[in-house]
Amino acid sequence: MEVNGAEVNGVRKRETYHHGSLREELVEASVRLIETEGIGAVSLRRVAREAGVSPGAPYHHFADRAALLSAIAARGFDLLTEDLLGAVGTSPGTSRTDDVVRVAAAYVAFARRQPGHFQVMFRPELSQPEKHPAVQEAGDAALKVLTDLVDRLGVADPQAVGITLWALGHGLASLTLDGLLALKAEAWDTDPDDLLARALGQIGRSFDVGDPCTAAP
Amino acid sequence: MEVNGAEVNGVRKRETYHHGSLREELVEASVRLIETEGIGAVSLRRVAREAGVSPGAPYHHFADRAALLSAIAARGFDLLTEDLLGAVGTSPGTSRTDDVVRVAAAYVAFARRQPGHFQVMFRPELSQPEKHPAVQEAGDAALKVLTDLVDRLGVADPQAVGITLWALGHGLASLTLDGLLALKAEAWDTDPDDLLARALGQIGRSFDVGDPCTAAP
DNA sequence: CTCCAGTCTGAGCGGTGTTCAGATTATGAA
DNA sequence: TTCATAATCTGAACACCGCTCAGACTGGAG
Repeated sequence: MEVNGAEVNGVRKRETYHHGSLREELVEASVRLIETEGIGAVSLRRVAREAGVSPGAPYHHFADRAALLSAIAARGFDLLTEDLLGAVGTSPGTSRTDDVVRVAAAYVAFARRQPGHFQVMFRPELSQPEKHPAVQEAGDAALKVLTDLVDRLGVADPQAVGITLWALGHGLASLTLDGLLALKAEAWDTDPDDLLARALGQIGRSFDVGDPCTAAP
Repeated sequence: MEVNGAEVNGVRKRETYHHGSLREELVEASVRLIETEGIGAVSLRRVAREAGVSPGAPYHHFADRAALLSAIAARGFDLLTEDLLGAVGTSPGTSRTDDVVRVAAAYVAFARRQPGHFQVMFRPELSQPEKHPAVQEAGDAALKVLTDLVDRLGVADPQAVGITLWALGHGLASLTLDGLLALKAEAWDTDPDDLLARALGQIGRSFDVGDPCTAAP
């Protein structure tokens, strides 16, 4: 960023009255705050301070706090969709079930790489999707990558398998981000990344079912 | 409830100076508030008002807001453990994989029956488990039901399967509670409960793997 | 009965979301 | 170019929040 303004005595100062790109900077400052101090630290006043702007300024770009968080959530779903699309479709020689594992792994990897976005994406009480339909649309697009993949899998009940895959990726990502997986790995005296990899491998084997005994080796 | 005091003009009045069972009533009022107005409505002041007590009173029972939410989370894990234990072990004639489906179903059912508790249980930034180890212990006890079940399943990698089962139950519960499952069911023009049941059935079939071709019919 | 520890009150501090009148600046039409 | 209008930003204001604390109250041990 640094479009306009400089750090002076811990407070940002601007030369111009108008900020120039306040909307983007508010989003970036929020994501940064979530990652470093947790979502509780994200207040519009704090974010405004971070951007070197008065407490009322953000309200010209976001109707309220929920609108800011909604924007972050929607952007997060867009990024997730990109990642999921990148995971499927590549490596054309591999099987569909490998795609499933790659997609699940991409889901978890996204949560770890963009924790700031992820922590807001599945908090309806924060982002209020009923007031901000863009979040729902972006979320649907991400889910569509999963359902499309499952459709091509040729299973008996694509809807059920799609939901299952989603739940699996989401649950794994949540447990990872909440530190519960790392906690369990410590209790079991094993490496968290290894445990995660083994769980993902388990998913692949699980999704071979349907007609498991006729599957090619 | 109604141990002491009565609703007068929208505000609770007490006859005695001491409340009698303030701690319990604060917890119950909080859970009620989460279920009706969302977790954002739970402030110590509001909960105190709800119990007909001054703003400072709760601090004699809970060190801070996180301590109150921790108590709710810990209680929630206890209830979840009970439910999971009830799901496994019953119906002695059925198979282990049936147990898996029943446990996963119990997990989701718990989230739907106790949404107030569930919404707090997996929010480390709210309940601050590092400051309140009781939450972690209660959570470990719940997870142990899953890992014990998986151990008796005789799979190759019990840890990975245990994590997978946890993630699946948790993901399914989260998506259900966030309304995303219902949303998807509407888009697919199907019944949410039916979709959930089908996904749970999918889980059962998935967990038959390990050596699926040698499994007894 | 006395005393004390635990409970509750109510004021107070700094921070928060949100609103609003007014100051400042960008934009585009004449 | 000029100039009106729209967009942006300021800073004060209100109500609410978490949390602290001195003091009022009371149940129960001795």
